[in-house]
Amino acid sequence: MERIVRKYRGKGFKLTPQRIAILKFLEGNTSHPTAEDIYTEIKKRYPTVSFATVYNTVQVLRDKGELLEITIDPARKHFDPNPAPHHHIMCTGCGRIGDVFVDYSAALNLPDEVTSQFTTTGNHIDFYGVCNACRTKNIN
Amino acid sequence: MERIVRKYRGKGFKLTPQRIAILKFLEGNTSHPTAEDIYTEIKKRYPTVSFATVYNTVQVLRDKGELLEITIDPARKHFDPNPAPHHHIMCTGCGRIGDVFVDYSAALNLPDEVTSQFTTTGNHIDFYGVCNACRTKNIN
DNA sequence: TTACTAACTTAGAATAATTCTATTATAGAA
DNA sequence: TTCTATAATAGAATTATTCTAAGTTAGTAA
Ligand SMILES: [Mn+2]
Ligand SMILES: [Mn+2]
Ligand SMILES: [Zn+2]
Ligand SMILES: [Zn+2]
Repeated sequence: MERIVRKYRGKGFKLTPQRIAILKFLEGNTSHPTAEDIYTEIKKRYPTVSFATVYNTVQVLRDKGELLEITIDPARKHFDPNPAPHHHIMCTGCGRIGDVFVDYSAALNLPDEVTSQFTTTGNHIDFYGVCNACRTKNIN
Repeated sequence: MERIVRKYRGKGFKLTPQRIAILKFLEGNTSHPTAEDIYTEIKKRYPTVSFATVYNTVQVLRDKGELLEITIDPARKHFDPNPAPHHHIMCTGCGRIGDVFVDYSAALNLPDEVTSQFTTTGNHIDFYGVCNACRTKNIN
């Protein structure tokens, strides 16, 4: 089949129909879905799919570095099929999560009291804000 | 009694013994405890204290702007009695969370494709790293 | 002081996200 | 085609957090 199958074939990763459906759903998806979002979508074509399959698949993808786990939402995890380092902005009204493709690393110098305690390996910025739809709604 | 009681008296906030114990535990605490950490500590003096009291109290403090909820750890929430804007660094080995008291806001300019979609209200940076204790341990 | 009551505490149930387990099925290799 | 390691599934288990209903109390005001 298509690109996705080519991309994952022969990587010690069995390409089952459920996995292909999950990979297709995630491919290029910038909505930062939750496990339930993925489950609900895959269930349309595979009505017997289980949450375990969703969680197992995202875990494998995470271990392969193909997917990131986003912690910006205190209520649940969101997943991001774009493993390139980037940041996020969440609407405090509706929870929508947008991408911020800027590398701020050069500006994020840590003070000595931190560098003396930690060897830094990465960073991720959570921005908070209000999306246009929610702002419009609140102008009652 | 002491500072804490003075600070919270007469703010539409009943000062029960359990709450005073929680406030005392949190006062100046930079360990970013979880609800369970707080519960375990308070239980020493109040063996019948419940998780509901811990969660209710941190929720009230959060609503009053006296406490922050930290999302850096995907497994559970951590609480921070320092409501001043600051950032965090978590050790990927042991989970220890340290403070980063630097305001990077001036450097965190967002691109137009984001500002056209969101009105930004805040930011929080998660730094990741390895603490000295864990680094030493890994030099086997 | 005393009495009152809104606010609080508690045990335990409920909910919700995530993980685990045992069984059955199958992708991919030989 | 056969084989087997790996995966899918249903459902139970676990864990974090919230809710509920009943009893208690801090703080107010007479
Ligand atoms: Mn993203
Ligand atoms: Mn802090
Ligand atoms: Zn919104
Ligand atoms: Zn550590």
